[in-house]
Amino acid sequence: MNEETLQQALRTADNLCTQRGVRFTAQRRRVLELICRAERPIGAYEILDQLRAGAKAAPPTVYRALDFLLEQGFVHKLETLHAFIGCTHPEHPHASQFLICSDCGRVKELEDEAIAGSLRALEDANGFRPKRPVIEVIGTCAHCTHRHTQS
Amino acid sequence: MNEETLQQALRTADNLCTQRGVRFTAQRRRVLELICRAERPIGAYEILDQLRAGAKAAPPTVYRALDFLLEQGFVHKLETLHAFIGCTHPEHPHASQFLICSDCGRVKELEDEAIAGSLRALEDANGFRPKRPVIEVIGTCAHCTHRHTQS
DNA sequence: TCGTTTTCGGAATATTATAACCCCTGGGGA
DNA sequence: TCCCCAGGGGTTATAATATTCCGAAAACGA
Repeated sequence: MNEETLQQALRTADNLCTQRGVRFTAQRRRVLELICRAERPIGAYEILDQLRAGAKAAPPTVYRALDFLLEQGFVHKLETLHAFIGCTHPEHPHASQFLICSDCGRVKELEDEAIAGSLRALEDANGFRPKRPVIEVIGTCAHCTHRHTQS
Repeated sequence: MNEETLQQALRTADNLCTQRGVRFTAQRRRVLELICRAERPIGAYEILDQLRAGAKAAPPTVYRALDFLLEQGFVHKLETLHAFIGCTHPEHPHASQFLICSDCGRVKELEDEAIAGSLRALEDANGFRPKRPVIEVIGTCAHCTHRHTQS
């Protein structure tokens, strides 16, 4: 994420927090910034290490900020990686799908209506009330597949 | 899983191992049995505790058996729970979806063609080569929803 | 300003997973 | 027969991820 996009993301988060009556504290802002600056999903302890460069910090510091950011929908947790990424459209709640490249480590966040629809149908057929869908596909991205073919 | 189903599952696993030229050792059999006997997903350390009731055991013992059972497709790992369940149809490879009830803890394994299809479409559109899809929905099952409505 | 709630610091500990090393056993070939 | 060697497994230690708990400080609301 480039500098401009980052600043935009932080402003958006700030505005949403104001709207929602919750506090976008310096700590939370710093953690969101670290996650957004990372090109790839970043682990809680990596965030911790970076926080420690500036001040003292312990695991709960990071996990508290992460809990907040997850609740507000500013970041997503990738369960298969135990890592976090910034959300690409935090304005509205949504169920995303993630394509995770195990080669380069990059992740693509998607919001596909067909998948959301068939998932809804499946849930309805089973009388199941969804709270949190987790859809992550581990594989190889187009770029890495192409790279392998060439060499 | 009742006793008969359990025995059937163990026989199936045994046969598949013979077909595939891999060894269904006593250790692996025991771990599969413990997983199948559990009504709910069971964690690696719960399995370990149960193994310890009969003999000495350490984490690698369990994780080695789990790795084998996962490779052979005899069990599934639920990433959101860090826990394992027996596969309901280990004969053929497949991508399943899991409906996880956060109330009673039970899990339903499904193989829905519509979801598999839209996921494939999504992957194709992005030039992504899937290796392992993870689809887990956390929510409330029909039974628990009904129970809440009554009381 | 006072009292309440939320946030934060920090130590300790829980939970999940892997690394590294060694030994044993069973099967194949010289 | 002997040797080797590959897979399986025992054991200790440690890594990686996450939470609990206590108490102080800061922010908010009346």
